[in-house]
Amino acid sequence: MASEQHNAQRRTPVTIHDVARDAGVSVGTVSKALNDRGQLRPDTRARVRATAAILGFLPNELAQSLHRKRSFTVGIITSDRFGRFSIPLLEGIEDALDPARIAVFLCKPTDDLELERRHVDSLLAKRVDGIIVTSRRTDPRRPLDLGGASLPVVYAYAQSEDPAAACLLPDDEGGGALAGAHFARLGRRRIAHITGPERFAAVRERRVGLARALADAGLVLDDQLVLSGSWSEEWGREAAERLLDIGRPFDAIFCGSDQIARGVADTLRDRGVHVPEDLAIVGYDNWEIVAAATRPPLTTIDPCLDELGRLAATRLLGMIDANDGQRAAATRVPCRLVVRASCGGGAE
Amino acid sequence: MASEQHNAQRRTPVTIHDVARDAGVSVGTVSKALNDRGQLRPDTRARVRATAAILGFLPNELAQSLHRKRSFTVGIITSDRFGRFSIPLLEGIEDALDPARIAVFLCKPTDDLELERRHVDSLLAKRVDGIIVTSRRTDPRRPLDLGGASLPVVYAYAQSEDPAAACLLPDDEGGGALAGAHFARLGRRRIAHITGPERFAAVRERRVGLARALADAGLVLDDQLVLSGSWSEEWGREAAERLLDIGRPFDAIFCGSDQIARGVADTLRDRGVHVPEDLAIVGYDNWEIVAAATRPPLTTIDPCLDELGRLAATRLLGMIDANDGQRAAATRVPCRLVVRASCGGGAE
DNA sequence: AGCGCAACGGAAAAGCTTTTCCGTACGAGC
DNA sequence: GCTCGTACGGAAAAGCTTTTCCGTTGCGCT
Repeated sequence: MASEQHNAQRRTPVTIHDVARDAGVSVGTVSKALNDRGQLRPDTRARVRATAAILGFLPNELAQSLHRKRSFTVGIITSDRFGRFSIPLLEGIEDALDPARIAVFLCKPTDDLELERRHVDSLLAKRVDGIIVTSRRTDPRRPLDLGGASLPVVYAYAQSEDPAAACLLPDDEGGGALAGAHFARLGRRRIAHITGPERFAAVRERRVGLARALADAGLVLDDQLVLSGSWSEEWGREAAERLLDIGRPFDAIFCGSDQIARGVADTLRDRGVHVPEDLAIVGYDNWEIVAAATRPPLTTIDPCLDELGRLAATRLLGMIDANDGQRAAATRVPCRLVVRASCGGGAE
Repeated sequence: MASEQHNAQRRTPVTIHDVARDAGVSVGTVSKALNDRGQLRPDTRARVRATAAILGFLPNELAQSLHRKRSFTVGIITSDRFGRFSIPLLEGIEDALDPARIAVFLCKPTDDLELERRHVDSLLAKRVDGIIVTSRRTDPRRPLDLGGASLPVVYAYAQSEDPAAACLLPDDEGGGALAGAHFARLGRRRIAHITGPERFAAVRERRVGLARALADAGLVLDDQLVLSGSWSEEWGREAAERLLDIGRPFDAIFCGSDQIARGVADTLRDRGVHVPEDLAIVGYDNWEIVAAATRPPLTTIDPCLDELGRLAATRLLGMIDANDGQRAAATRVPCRLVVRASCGGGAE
């Protein structure tokens, strides 16, 4: 007698047939009642609904999707490990997808193309309605190999070598310009730039933007004051030392990341240089946890990755609904200047 | 004539029927050929396989799942925003699920119970095989409301009020003990503790562990040297100041997070206190990017969240396969001491 | 040459929902 | 009172795969 409840057998979910039986109608009628279609007497509709509620009926979306030829799911593939960039991106994506009642398959990050291929196959087999590709670098990558299938694909914080692909990218040049203009506005004249590896497109673009904004203000970017290294705090410290030691005057530093800026700020502090009085600093990323904890808190460029994610998802939804091919183009999402204390003059 | 290719019509995926037609066999035969079942002549099998490959046939998993009553997907629900903790957890989970060919539905984080309910319904409707609940706090939370359904659920870095639930938690007490033992081994006698808000279970447990390890070494934890505050770098700086000012001697500080430790280290540096010579520091979290950039790099406790994620996923797989109810219990996953430079004596 | 068995492959049902197409029954109008 | 129209709800097909159950073919043996 104990054996019945001993094995907490998993209950099989209630189906539309169960509801039909209990409500004394046919399954078709249940479907109509629940989906507000067909011609049903109000009381029939109500009765069916009540029965469904009592039974806790949840339509099997597998069956629904099979029928509708639309799964209401999308896949996210990332060619790099989860990280600081993926998070706000993911948030933005989910933000836009949630109201559309679309669920997200997350694929384990990999930059192995063979593995990526397998992930794509797996998503295809699940009949996702679309795929979002994200990365940690904005440099062009090989287009996603759909292996003959045709399906909307959006690259978010990633770029495909295929010029016709839908890509959403942060406006790195604009970000650089934002920093340059901010310095100029505050009366800084000689701007240094400590940034990441030259091979990153973002590094080159931000520098271009910075130079452009300075030029617009009648200033020039001194190549001697541009130092490319890695993305680390360590590099920020080292580069700051170097900058101080070459003895060329400068009154502001634009940093390629908040981490670099953090390193820079620490070194300046050690060396008795006052920020922002002697030197203004602008960081990049608006990585709250770093930017806010730095002394002084960092004025920085926010690439608005959450917004980028939202836009990417919205774009994907558009492509799914339109059922048209990838009429597309790369789009740059504007950055935002976040003013804290590291440049002084918070008042815009 | 242009209109045919004008609208890049989405191709409808190739089905098993297409393969059957092209291979000149029935759909049943195709299924058998592809799945290695039934009695088929080797050449038939090969021919079908070749046809399938040419056509790029990918079985519709929706239909498969419908039939098998098993979707090979699991849902992840998190009651807190994506963050530093979710990332390694997710990595671990995917690590364990990927080889089992199980895909993950990621739900937008929320701590709104009503919204959570909706997410669960959505997962249930998708007939996920199980659910993993994660959080950012290890304090007990209300059990996930499955609304009558029965389905394996595992709590990872989260705890259910239901004592029978399967919970995987970091061994915070053990983590505290690890720090205490490390200090004792290095000959430190008077240990301070700067930690997060008292209301966190983790804070209380780590403290207990610390005290226990000290007691084991014949030392006592001086309550005057225990400071609870927030999890921020700012608090680390402030608490370090206070500690230095009260004038009670101490030769080591156990910090509740690497961020706190970072703040502490910065303040000590400002005040001319040498680490590790004058004072040893142990952090918590092994948040690489912070711990490694601190001067000196932080010796810290790694809660091994990736391992925890792996274990959680493995546990869930077990529950799914076993088809038994939640025969479960809370499990503590051991932490790991990561030695860098902030305590000196790297040699174990 | 005929019988039986093994090997092979086809037909059909099941899994669950939606939707189209019909049939029935009722009310209204003549 | 009869017919037509409409409102309601049922039956069945479609969507795609797997699996069970059978039927057929061909071979070997006598």
